[in-house]
Parts: sequence; structure tokens; C-alpha cells
Amino acid sequence: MLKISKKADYALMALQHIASVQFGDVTPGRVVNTKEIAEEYNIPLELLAKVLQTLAKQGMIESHNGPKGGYLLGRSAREITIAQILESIEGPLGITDCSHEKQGEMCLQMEHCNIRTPLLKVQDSIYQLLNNMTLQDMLGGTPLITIQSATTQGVER
Amino acid sequence: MLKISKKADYALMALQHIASVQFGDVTPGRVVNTKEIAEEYNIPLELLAKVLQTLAKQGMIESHNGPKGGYLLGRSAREITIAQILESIEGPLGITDCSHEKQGEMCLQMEHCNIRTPLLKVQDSIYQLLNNMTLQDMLGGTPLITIQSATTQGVER
DNA sequence: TGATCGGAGATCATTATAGTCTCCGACTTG
DNA sequence: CAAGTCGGAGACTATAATGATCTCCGATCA
Repeated sequence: MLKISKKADYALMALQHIASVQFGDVTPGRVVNTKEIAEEYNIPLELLAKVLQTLAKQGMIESHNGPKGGYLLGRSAREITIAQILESIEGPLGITDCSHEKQGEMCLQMEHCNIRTPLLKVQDSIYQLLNNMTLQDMLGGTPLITIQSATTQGVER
Repeated sequence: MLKISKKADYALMALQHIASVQFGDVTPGRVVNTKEIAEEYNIPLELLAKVLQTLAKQGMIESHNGPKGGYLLGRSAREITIAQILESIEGPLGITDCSHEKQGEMCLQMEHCNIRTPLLKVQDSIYQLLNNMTLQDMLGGTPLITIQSATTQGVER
């Protein structure tokens, strides 16, 4: 059903959170740790950790080790597109199996496939859609982090 | 990775095939049976049968029983959109889990979800994209059925 | 009336996803 | 400089979605 994975969902939430902390009015420039995000959005801590690690590898965010460590955006929210985020987590996105076929593997339908061309068009349109929307665009409007999220830090669950 | 399922793939191929037989130059109006499509595109016969049955239930195609039976388009290719086809097979399509939530089930992130609104926008755009493209649009350009497909009918494998 | 077709259900296999557990190494801070 | 806090990384398990198969039925038409 064209669904995006939970992991990708988590990635979007986390990035949105990090961005809104970093550029928000409350505590701009503060690093955000995994635990804070996990608690705020009810995301399994260890799964979120994996997601953030992946995002860090891809350069979407910067990691800082040690106590008071955490994550910062790797670059401006304006330069991070939804497509990039999704691809960081899920790999190259394609509507069909044959979108990104390596040599050697070929779908059985290839020889007589009658829908490849139109589907690639659709895929292209979707990609452009996702690549034209940035993290910045996701910051407007929606209720951002609550003040609470800043204060719950360090509070035992 | 935003992939559409094999079943949906098969549905698209089958409908494209049926449409191009029905409105093609070779044997216009001919009914097409499951076996013919399965062989032409290397689709597992019984799986394809299921797909076609589903499409028939949704009114996308008309079924005709008995010998010389098979399928015909349920309505004009111009009135069948990609979105309709996909939804016939996969159910209502949604980018996120919360797209079509019934009462009672709610994602854990709901209360503080910061990406719901922008994602719903994205979803809407994708839906429109798919709903503006019809089966008719898929008929142009691509190499349609081979003459062979008409002649292989009734020939033992 | 029997061969050929679709209709329908149960069932199995495979894969992708989601989530967990464990250990490690880096760093800050007191 | 040692302790505690953080991210890094891998193996691992569970569960759900998907893909595929099997079997039996009823309709139809030559």
C-alpha cells in the first residue's frame, strides 16, 4: 500500500525534533540525545538508536559522544529533503522491483513487461515530490516540541 | 521503500493486457483468460487467478465462465485509474499507519506526532498523481502484446 | 455430459520488518 | 584519572506481510 516503514517514520520524527530544538526559541543549539526523543514520541529506545546511527552515517546528523552527548543536524534543514531521509533509512526508493535492478537479476516479466515505462514515470514524479520537500517545510505549522520535552530531560521515568 | 506489491504489479500487467487486446487491432473484443496472461508474462497462474478474481469483484473487469470464458474490461480504460487498480488489490493506500486509522486504534506517537500533517500532504499528492493516470494512459508507447500471444492460445505448453 | 473455464477457501513458504539483547569504545566531567 | 553517560555495532528473535500453492466447487458451452 505504498507505506513507508516505521523506521523511516521514526527518522522523520527524530529529525523534525532535532531541527525544532536546534532552531527553536527555547534552547537553540542544544544537542538532543536518543533517550529524549524516544520518550517524547514513544519510540523503542534501541530501535531509535539504530535509526539515528544510520542517519549519522549518512551525514544527516552529527553525533557527539560522552555525557551530555547527542545529535545535531548535519546541515541546514533547508538542505535536507524528505527523499534523502527516506533513502538514508530504506535505501534507494523504487515503486517496482525492476527500478534498481543490478546486472544479473532481472524480473521474469522483463521481456514482455508492458508497464515498466509508465511505472517509471510515476516513480519519477513521486521522487520529485519527495525531493522538493525539505525538513524545513515540515517545521512550519505543526505543534512542535512541548516545553515539557526540555524539562523532562534527566527526570527518571 | 514505497514499493507496490507483486500482486498489484500483476494486476496492472493483466489489465494492460486485457485492455490492449480489447481495443487493439488484432482481435478486438476477444475475452482473455487467466492462462493466456500468466504465460505471456510469466506470472504464477493461481496467484494471477486470485488477482483477477479480486479485480472482478471490484468491477474493474467482467468475468465470463465456461469454455471460451475469460475477462473483459468492466468499463472504459479511460475510466480506470492507477489508483483504483492499486486500491482494488491492496486496499486503501496510505503512506503512514495513521492514514486510515479506525476508531480505537491509535498510534502511540499520536499525541506528540510532529510529522502527521506534512505526511498527509505528501500522501495526498501521491494519490492525486495515481488517480490522474488512467489505464488508457498506459496503453500508449510501450510494446504491447505480441502477435504471438493471440496465436499461442490453445497451444500446449 | 464432460472438458474448460472462473470462484473460493485453506494452507504453506518466504521474506521484510520491527524490536531486543549484548558488548564495545569514546568522551565528558567531577 | 576513574566513573558514568553516551553513541557504535553486531547478532539475534518475533511477528506480520507477502507470495505462492493446493484443493474442491459451480457455471457454461460444445
